[in-house]
Amino acid sequence: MISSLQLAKLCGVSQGTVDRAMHGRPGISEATRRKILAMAERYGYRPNPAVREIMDRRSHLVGAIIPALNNIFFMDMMSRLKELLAAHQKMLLLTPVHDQEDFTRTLEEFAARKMHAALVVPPEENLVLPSNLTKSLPILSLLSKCKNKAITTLAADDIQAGRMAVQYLANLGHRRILHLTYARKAKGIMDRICGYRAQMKELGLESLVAVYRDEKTFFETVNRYRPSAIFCHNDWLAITILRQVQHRGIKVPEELSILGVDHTPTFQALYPDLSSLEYPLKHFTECAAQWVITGKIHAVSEAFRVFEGKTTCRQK
Amino acid sequence: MISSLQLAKLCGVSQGTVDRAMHGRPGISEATRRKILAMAERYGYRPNPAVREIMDRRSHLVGAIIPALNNIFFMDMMSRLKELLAAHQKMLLLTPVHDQEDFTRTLEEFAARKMHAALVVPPEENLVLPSNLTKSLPILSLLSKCKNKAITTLAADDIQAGRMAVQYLANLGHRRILHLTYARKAKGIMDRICGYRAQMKELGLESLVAVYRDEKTFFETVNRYRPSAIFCHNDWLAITILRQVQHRGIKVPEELSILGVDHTPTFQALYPDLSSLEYPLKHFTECAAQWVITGKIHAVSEAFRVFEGKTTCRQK
DNA sequence: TTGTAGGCGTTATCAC
DNA sequence: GTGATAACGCCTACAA
Repeated sequence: MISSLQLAKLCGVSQGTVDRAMHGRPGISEATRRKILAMAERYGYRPNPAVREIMDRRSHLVGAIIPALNNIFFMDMMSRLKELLAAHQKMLLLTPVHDQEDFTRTLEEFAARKMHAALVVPPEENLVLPSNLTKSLPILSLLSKCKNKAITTLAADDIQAGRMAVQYLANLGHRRILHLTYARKAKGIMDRICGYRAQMKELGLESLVAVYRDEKTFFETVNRYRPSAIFCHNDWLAITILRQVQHRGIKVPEELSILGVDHTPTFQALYPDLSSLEYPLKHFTECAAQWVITGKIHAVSEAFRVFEGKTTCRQK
Repeated sequence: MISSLQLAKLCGVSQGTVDRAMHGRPGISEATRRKILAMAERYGYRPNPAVREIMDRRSHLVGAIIPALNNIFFMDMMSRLKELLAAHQKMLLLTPVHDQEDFTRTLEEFAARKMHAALVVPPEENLVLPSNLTKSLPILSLLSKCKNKAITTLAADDIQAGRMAVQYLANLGHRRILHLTYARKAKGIMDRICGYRAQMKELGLESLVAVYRDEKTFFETVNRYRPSAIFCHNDWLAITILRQVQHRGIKVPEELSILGVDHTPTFQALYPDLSSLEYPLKHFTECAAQWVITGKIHAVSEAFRVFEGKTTCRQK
């Protein structure tokens, strides 16, 4: 692609005039503008945004870092967010990272490029990032917290989610409700456990929390606890155990109810019948977009919603 | 973040010297280098790659465009590819697109930014892109073809995949093998149908191809054709119908064998037991990386491989 | 060993 | 209405 100077020469005008034409600025005659736009079209000229961004000392790119694996939820989220940011002339670009070193290196590259902001899913909880990074690049941490004070965290109200799951299952008559979750100490995980425990206690029920490791261990847990319902940390986990449970001939939901969390587009498509707590993705992405644009989050928290699929039912 | 000029002033040297220090170039004393590097560390200085790229007239960013929905396969692919490209100092950045307009706009932005290359999953087959684009930006189309001559297509040998699926199922004793696929006329889809038909014919079996629309239509097809095995275009489709089939009490694989295609990391994790033709992802991504770096593809085509899960078995 | 000058593509500003 | 110039941050080439 040619440069503005080349185009100017081709049109027999100056760079300044080309600029006026390309950006619809005043101070140019209609005839000249049309001529320049026609030539631009012909040679496929478009100003390189990267140059503009150097002068502004700030890029219009927003970088996002998501896990290389197990990223269905985040992709659904980013797809929405991308549209919101596009409305503000910000381009969202994603990169999947494999480990913590990769994570930090990528973030440093984002900072060096003077990206407008970065949205990150930290590979582990309470990550500590070099203070250089947090100084030069606004970072929003999704779902997990970072040690650095300067890094804002965005998460839905997961305590509420835990409570809501219990309340929903209890209303269906369940008493032995197992919460199946992950070993990672991420904020979202801990909060849901917390909410689950609090609500179980309020209802006078016994808390049963288990970490999913493998099929064998899982069924040992099931045989020990004999739950009538399992509240899974997310849909990914719910789908995993749903398969295993059905494979053993256990009837879902008649013998065992299963409830997940997320219900984002991909999970809906993958398993439309799965009962799930719908993540407030709309509100969540709006908050994220707002943060990118204004630097602030006015988190009027919006709640999860129960999606009644066919993997939960009234306990007889 | 400060600029090289600011850092130079802080160190009491010139920009040129800062440059020598930052890039480990000769012509600088060890003492000066250490001093500059220390200050750079302290102020978090790193040269902005975007500036360098303007001078080179070519960015080190490689843009990738993938569908906003149903992108599990592509995410798995891109995660691998990212690592391969990182080894060549190229940064892969993804963006999910929602429709064709979004697709074209994004590609134009990539071109304007003088990206090194673009890897795209076209939203539809035989797309026609403005010739400006194809002139200024090397584009590699994944799985689907574009009308433009200048756009290279990268795809695995899907005809071979179709044949292999049939052969595998026939070896298990299946005679009534249904091929379930999509309505889209993408190359990958058409080629697998083609391979399926060819191999069925060779074995003297009757071809049964059906497009998946909804659950109801699907079971009408099953009842009409009475297949003992279903070869699904991909794992996504296989998982969808697996759920529906089991829900109706049909035993898999005893009464009905199901075979998918892809077997990428996410599908493996989501459904480890699913029998599938493993997509030659390693080879595929190596080809893509090679194209990005050299502009050429030496496609020593590597084949799909059968993964024998628990959703296929010998037909009694 | 170090400093200086020029240029990359774009835009803002001022002069004509 | 249009052209010239400076500036953004960096790097190469050359001068000291």
